[in-house]
Amino acid sequence: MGNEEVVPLAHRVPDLGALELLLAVARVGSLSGAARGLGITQPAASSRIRAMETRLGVALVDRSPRGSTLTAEGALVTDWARRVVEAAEAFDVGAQALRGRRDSRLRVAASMTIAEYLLPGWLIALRGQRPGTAVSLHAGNSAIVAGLVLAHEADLGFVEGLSVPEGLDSVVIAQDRLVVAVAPGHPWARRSRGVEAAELAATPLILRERGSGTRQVLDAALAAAGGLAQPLLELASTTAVKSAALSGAGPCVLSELAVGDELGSRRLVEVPVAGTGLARALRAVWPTGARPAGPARDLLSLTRRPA
Amino acid sequence: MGNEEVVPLAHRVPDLGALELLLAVARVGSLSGAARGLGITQPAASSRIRAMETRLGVALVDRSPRGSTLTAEGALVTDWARRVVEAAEAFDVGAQALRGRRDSRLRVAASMTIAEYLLPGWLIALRGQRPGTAVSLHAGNSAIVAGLVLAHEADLGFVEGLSVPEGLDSVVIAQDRLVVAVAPGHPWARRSRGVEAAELAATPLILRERGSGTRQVLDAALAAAGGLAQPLLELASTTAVKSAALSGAGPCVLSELAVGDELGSRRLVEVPVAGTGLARALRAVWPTGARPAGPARDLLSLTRRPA
DNA sequence: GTTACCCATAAACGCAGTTTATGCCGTCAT
DNA sequence: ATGACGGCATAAACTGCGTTTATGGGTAAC
Repeated sequence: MGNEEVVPLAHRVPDLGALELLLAVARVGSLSGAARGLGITQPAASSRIRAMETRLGVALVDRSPRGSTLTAEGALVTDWARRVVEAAEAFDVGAQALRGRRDSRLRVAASMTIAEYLLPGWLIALRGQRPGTAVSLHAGNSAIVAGLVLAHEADLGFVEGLSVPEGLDSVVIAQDRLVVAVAPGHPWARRSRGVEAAELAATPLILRERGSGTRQVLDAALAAAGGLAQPLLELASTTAVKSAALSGAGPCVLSELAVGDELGSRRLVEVPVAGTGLARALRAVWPTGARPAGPARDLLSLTRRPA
Repeated sequence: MGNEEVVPLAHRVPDLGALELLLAVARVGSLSGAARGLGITQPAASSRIRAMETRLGVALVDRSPRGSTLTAEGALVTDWARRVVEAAEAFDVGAQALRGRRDSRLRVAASMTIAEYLLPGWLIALRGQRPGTAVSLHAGNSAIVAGLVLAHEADLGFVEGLSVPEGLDSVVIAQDRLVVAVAPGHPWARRSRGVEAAELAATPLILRERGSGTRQVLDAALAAAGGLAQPLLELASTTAVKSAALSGAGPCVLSELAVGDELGSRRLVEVPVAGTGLARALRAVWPTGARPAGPARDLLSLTRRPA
């Protein structure tokens, strides 16, 4: 009973190479053309697509002597595949930035939430505009980011929180919001009117550890409502908090960036909070006076969403 | 010059099995425990994680005699990995539903946009609640969905569009919105005030083919503004429209569900449209009088977002 | 009819990941 | 202290999957 994952996901889903190949076939319109584009031979492509079709039990491409086009099901599958490949691209640029050496052209420091959920997308977009730019990434809390930027060991920093560290200029690039979320079975999930700030403050919650940006904002917001109760769990990562909440341990408080997917699929339910604001600004920061230039400026302009 | 993808993505990103393993290590707290959970041996897990670390050039886990915990970088990488795995899960449930046979317990018919972007998430959530439910999926335009539902060949249908087909009851499950989007280099990208309906109507656009739900809504919305100009391109799939717009061919009009990622990463820019509404309702439909019951009811309740 | 493009199939090859079999190192209980 | 336990690393042999090479059949255009 429970989660006996009989056959792992990796055996039911084609590997990334096959998904990439499918996208290439969709784009190019032929197996052999797609194979050329990926640097493999035509029989290899043929065999991979065929293996994929038998594994899924669905015909994906209509083969003809003058090319291959997607079937209706193939088009659907291709779009799902595209989402996997895009997530893999985000993984790639993130990991590459993480590994980046000291001599990288653009050194970025970012808070955990921003590094996890926003930066990969920005870096993909940046790569689209300036393909040559090598990026390195250092992730840490606001104090660490501020230190790296002040010491000129990072060209641009991204922080979340209420105040801007001393000695830094900043611009608000987005508004983030903390959300209270519970598993669907939790009593709060049925309360359409949500909870009052005072009740939230009095309830043991699943939280990030003291010192995290998330925790600071929550402390400040609930100070007027009597201050935070003893936490139910204090965990070191966003992920740990999320899985504790998913398993029904209790209400958690996380950035809406972190729980967006879970809310969308209804694995977690947002609980509205009345009586206090849980918004916080996401800011780009740089040493006072030293306006970002070059690649840092390019990245900055990418991050500024239209109002 | 251009897109010489020297080394394909699949060689720079660990395969799904490795990513799943990393998630298991994060969850369980030890390599051998994770290995047990996935049905492989401990040396295999050790070797895979190590290979991943050397490939990424980053230490992911701190090994100790009493278990393994993620490093700070490892936590970041794990979260990126989670997004890939979740996309793969969506692929899996989608593909599985697509293959579903006639005797499946729950037969769903959905329009393309809903099947592509929303249904996988719902099915994952449904699997969480009712793990045993086998789902089959048929994707097509509104008329096809209506036909399947009326003929009782589908237990539940999902359509987008302005009107509800005859003989069906419906409930609005979400609001969708068509957005006009251009590549960042396009002149419209800099117009913060957007375009008037009349100008949009007079401009050749990249569109889905006539008969698609997207096209119908656009036709209706711009009828008052003089009707649609001759399209710049008429393409058969959402994907094709998107890539044409991405390559700078011109403005496209698509569901916000379809271009959400591109807008987020700024690879496409939304152009506001004044003077007309491009909203459309997404509806669940069933034969008049025959309220959904059983699994269909479960799925329906999952899709209804809180107001 | 010839050329050019496309896809399918068969056989041999090579490598990546796996298992089996050990050994070392801490921790905890006795 | 000491022995049992759990966890990780390493080495060697094995297995299978994806690959290339080689070949054949089919259709459209010139």
